[in-house]
Amino acid sequence: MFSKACEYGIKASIFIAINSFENKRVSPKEISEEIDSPTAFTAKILQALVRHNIIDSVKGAYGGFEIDKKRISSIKLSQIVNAIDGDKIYKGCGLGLHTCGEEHPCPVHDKFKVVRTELKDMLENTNLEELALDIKSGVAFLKI
Amino acid sequence: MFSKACEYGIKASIFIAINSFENKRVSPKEISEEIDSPTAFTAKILQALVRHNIIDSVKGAYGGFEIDKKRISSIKLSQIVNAIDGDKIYKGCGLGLHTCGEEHPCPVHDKFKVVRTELKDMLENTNLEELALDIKSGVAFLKI
DNA sequence: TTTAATTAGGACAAAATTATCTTAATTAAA
DNA sequence: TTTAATTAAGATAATTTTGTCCTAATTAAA
Ligand code: SF4
Ligand code: SF4
Repeated sequence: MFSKACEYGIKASIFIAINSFENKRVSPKEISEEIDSPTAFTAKILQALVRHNIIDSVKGAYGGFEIDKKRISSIKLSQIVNAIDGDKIYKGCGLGLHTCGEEHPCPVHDKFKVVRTELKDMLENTNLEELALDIKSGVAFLKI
Repeated sequence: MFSKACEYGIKASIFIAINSFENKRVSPKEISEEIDSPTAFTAKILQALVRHNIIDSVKGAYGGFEIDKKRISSIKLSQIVNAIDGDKIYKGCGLGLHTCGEEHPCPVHDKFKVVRTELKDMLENTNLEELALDIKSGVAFLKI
């Protein structure tokens, strides 16, 4: 469904959000330990998220990754997915015809677009805050 | 969403079904031309579909790939997907935790399972016959 | 039975994704 | 200003996926 990079990106963002609520910055090492991902690879993904203005980085002593508290509730899952996997999950799908769409559909188009639309809506209507709260409350987990 | 191999497998199965309705066997070359896929790679996928008893192969002169006409309407999209991509699309999903499920969900589980279930139901309720008919009637396309 | 046609299978190659390592650039604190 | 801490970036490697090629096995027809 999503690439590994995207999975790590989502989990990392959630962990950063949790810590940002407590005014703490976190390092790639802490993040990768918490979300059970390879550290250096995770660091690359964090760079991409910074470039896409989803998270912020502060270099130097006492630096790390953070998200402005006020923005956490406005960051949608779709932004993270889009930053890392691009828009193929919304556009190219099903049988991956080069030219697809209503006028030139592949055989599964009608059935597929229902699912795709639901996925899109879900990603666009889920924000980082609610995901972070589920972790804090112990309702959901980031690893194992 | 699906692997390339799976996309090719679905399209190939549809093309074989169309021809089987007319009692024609088709070769990997014809198939790959019709679905715009690499021939040798497609041949590998056809082998896998044969091993999974989704399509049949006949060697020698006038041989090729076919599907028993009577079975076409009973072959579900889910069988093809499962034969090539396995069950990860139903089981592992979302954030890909090693141990997932209701008792140990990842943060997106509740939202994700709705989409996943819908995808599963769609795949299990779509059969090769209806897809083949859409191609024959010119409503849908296999390439470009 | 021989032959030609055809799928099956294995070895190999290319490309994409995932992962690691080293060094550079930056920055806050001392 | 110097230093230590930290992210950024680039080079490289491992793995997986995708794709190619050659030969073997099978089989129907001649
Ligand atoms: S025709 Fe529809 S289902 Fe098929 S690849 Fe295009 S957008 Fe996806
Ligand atoms: S917890 Fe649910 S959504 Fe998350 S990986 Fe497991 S099955 Fe998928």
